[in-house]
Amino acid sequence: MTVGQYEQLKLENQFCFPLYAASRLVTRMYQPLLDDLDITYPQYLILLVLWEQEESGVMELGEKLMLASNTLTPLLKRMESKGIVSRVRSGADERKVRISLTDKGKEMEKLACQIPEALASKAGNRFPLDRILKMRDELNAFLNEFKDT
Amino acid sequence: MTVGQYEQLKLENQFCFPLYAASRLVTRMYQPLLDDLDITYPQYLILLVLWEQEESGVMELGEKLMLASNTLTPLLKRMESKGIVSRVRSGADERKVRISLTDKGKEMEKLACQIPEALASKAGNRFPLDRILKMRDELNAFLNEFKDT
DNA sequence: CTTTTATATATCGCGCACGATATATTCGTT
DNA sequence: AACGAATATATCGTGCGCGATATATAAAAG
Repeated sequence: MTVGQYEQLKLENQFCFPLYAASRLVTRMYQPLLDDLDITYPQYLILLVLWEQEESGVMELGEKLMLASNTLTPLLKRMESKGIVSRVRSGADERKVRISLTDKGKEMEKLACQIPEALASKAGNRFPLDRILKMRDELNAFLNEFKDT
Repeated sequence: MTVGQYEQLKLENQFCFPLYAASRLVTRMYQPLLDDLDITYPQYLILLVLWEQEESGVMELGEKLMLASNTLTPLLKRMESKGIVSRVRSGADERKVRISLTDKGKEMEKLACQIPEALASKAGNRFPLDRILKMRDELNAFLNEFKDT
């Protein structure tokens, strides 16, 4: 059974919409937990990277999070003004800015490590975790295929 | 094999990040096609609803797109100023605003009905369509489970 | 050594998202 | 009829995302 051209324009037949809505929904699920840390969701993503590797350039962050300097620079400046990260021009190459965690930023990992569990238990009661993990893997595969486009 | 608390904070182990990144990526894939219609991606979503049902209140749009009036009102005003939709206070209930398509808005469906195919062919060469559809269904199931939270 | 070219970050403007709140209208109760 | 609660939309402020562009430094070419 084929689907007509106009049928394909129905909201429920789109891939884009559930992706968009689910992304916003999940961000909202994180919000109360991130409020305790006084950070936003994109700021949390930055921290996830820096907790793994302690220091990074702006572009390197951008590659991992698929964000460009026009988003990252203001974001990182807000985090700097909160005392979470430091931004220092590299001595070796004055074009680069080294982003690293302050002590406060490092400390926050201890609080944050409860977040994944809190969410998993909140969500896992209503939607099986294995299906979440399967979606995650499929989305990562999708990203890998199209990230350079 | 269990995953430690800090392991769970790795970017690649998150569900939230690929969702967030894929949503932005797909929006970017739509962009050049939507540019031809001179609309943004959220504006396209509004049109998807109105092409299905011709008229709607703001709240009804909000339920379908999971957006509130603080996002929709400015969005709809921008679409009104472009001549795509009309916004009229309901006579029966002066609180309500009836959103409907202008002739221009209706015409745009004919151009838009090529968009799903264009994307499917662009994406389908690199990522099997059945896996996209499976993700779509899973995301919709996820949304249904959590949309009221 | 100078001129081009590339690289890294920053700036600007606009359109979302969304929490908090305001305004206007209708409904329900007394 | 009067008034408090509920409903529908709008307003405001902040923080993203991102296209376009600017600035500054470094590398490459001549």
